[in-house]
Amino acid sequence: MSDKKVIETFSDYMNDETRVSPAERERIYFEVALIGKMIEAREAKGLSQRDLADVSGLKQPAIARLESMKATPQIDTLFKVLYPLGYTLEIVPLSNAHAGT
Amino acid sequence: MSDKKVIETFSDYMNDETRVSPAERERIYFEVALIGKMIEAREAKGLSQRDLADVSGLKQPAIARLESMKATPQIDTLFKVLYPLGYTLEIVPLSNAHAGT
DNA sequence: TGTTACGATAACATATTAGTTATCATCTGT
DNA sequence: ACAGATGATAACTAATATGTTATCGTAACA
Repeated sequence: MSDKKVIETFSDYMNDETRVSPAERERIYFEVALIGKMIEAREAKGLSQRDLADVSGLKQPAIARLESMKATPQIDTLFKVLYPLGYTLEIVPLSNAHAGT
Repeated sequence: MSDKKVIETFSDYMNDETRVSPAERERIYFEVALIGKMIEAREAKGLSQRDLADVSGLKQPAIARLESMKATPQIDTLFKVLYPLGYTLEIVPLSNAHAGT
């Protein structure tokens, strides 16, 4: 029907600035790393989503939404979850770590 | 009228867990540092709030609310502002840096 | 004085997150 | 087969962030 590209890699998609702005891309990389550490830390502590909900003051559906990246959380929500898992956030200068090769 | 404490330091307030939970305290310290760097970086680049609004895709009132801590922003909002200022966020283990002496 | 740029803020509309309750499918272990 | 725990998700409400437009006071300056 057309020569439109149908299949592409995740990297191709992420680096296409017509669809993902640099700031957005930076946030997505951050969030993927964040969620990874969150899930890993929660499981390492042997906590269920309900357990984490209890200690963080959130609800289990909120934890599930977070872990499946169904929402872009607010800062305070993030800290409520990160703190009992032993993490916090830091502001650092951009280092172009995701610039690719 | 009563012997209720009326005057106290900011530290006393922040360390009173009946009013500020550890997670909340961690977030507040983070946000104070964050806003400080944001404002400093914006001014170092000679940008007005309107300028930053333009390059970040936000509106000037949103920038003003951010800088005066009148709202707890969402992660994507944060990245929209931080990126053009040359900053990003990192997830790091808690280090009890604010534990006080 | 008049002008301009600036940050703060009010007022309202819109969008999105989080709370709440409930349910579902799946897995594990009995 | 059954029971219990788990994660995902639907549906709805409440809370809050952001957009939008406008205005205000102040500072800098001609």
